[in-house]
Amino acid sequence: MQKGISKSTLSRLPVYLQYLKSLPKSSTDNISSTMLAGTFCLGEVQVRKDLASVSNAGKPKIGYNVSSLILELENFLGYNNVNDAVIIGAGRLGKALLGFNGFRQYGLNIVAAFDVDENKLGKTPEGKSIITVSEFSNICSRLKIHIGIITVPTESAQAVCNQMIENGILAIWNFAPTHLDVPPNILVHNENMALSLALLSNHLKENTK
Amino acid sequence: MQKGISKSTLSRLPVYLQYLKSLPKSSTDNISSTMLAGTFCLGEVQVRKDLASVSNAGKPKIGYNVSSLILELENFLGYNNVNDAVIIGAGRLGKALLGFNGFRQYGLNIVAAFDVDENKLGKTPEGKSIITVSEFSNICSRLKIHIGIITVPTESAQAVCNQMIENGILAIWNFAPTHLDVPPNILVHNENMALSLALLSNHLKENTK
DNA sequence: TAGATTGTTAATCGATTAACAATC
DNA sequence: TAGATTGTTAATCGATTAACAATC
Repeated sequence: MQKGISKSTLSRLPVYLQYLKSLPKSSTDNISSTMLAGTFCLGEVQVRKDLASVSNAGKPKIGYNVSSLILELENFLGYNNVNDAVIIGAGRLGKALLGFNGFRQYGLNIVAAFDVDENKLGKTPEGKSIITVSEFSNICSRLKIHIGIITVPTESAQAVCNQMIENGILAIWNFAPTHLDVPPNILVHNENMALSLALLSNHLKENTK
Repeated sequence: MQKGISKSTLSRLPVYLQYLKSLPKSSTDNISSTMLAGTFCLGEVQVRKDLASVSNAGKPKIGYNVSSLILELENFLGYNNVNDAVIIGAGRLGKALLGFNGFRQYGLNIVAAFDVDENKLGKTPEGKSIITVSEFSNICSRLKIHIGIITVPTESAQAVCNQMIENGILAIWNFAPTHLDVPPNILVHNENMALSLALLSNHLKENTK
């Protein structure tokens, strides 16, 4: 029952996965929840409970087989079945994301970016296209794309969001610092830089006095 | 007592602030928790409780004065007292962050970026410097910088992190997809793209079948 | 005054942690 | 067998929500 997985568990799974993948092949074959908990300063029971939602191959006294656990996590997180995505907004950030080829390892394939500015159209050094937004609808429906990435300025974010939803986008990764209004079946994940900064600055305020 | 504010409350405050700032000056002078709750699909009591941690100027029947609330939020979140920061890693992402001037409005001033690669040294179009890492220690201690941004590849992230801590950095904004080991008084905020992608892909898995 | 809205106290809900039996 | 480690059930903790008195 991989249905009702809690958001907090889901947020820790990729962290475990990253760590497991970073382990040298030559090191241990197996890893215990105690070890994992130690490296992340978490409770060991919490780790076990998290892992229980993706695997039941933990063995008492031995722990979890690292390579099977990696596979199970990748499977569960969907890193194996690649999802196509598009970007609207080919500014600095949009281009950085478009050119970054590290998303592939997380099962994300950015097909192209779109922009209204004619001057920005063309190809990135990596060979990805920046296309005029008037082609957006075409390409989106033809390729059945379900993930949209928003990297436009705040003012146009909601309009771009609506356009995405009209064209079948189901999950939105929003880098614009604003709240987006969407129907309940659409997921918006806000990459909220302001929030991140608030955490940093709050920490400093309490630790530098 | 702005001490024991919960992390979940702290994460919502910047969202309120952004929204309040986006309201046209000409619109309402006052806003109620009911309205705020409506636009963010939150409980109204939750909003009131959040706001209570930064303000006690809410008036029954009237609500909160928008402009005072903005000031109180900015104050609380530290957007007024600017914090200097440095970046290590002047790759594509590092440069995008360095060149982005929108952080200023959140009280973050990125002083410079550092890199080991001689070819990357110089100035950005915006006039910010990319400096050799051997100068890092100098500049950091001279300017008393407390925020470090990590945009190096995974392999060097821990080393860079250690170097930052040695030079007085207290809060780290980590874009490298890896866990960093730090002493308990140091804050690491992971900008975890893998986690974001996991949320998107999990949503799709459950909504496209 | 009546009604909308605040702020607070108590109840609920969900996630984390503790305790422990099962087992390799 | 003894000990380390898993998985699960019960207790605790914290955050959200409900109920309600205070007040402009």
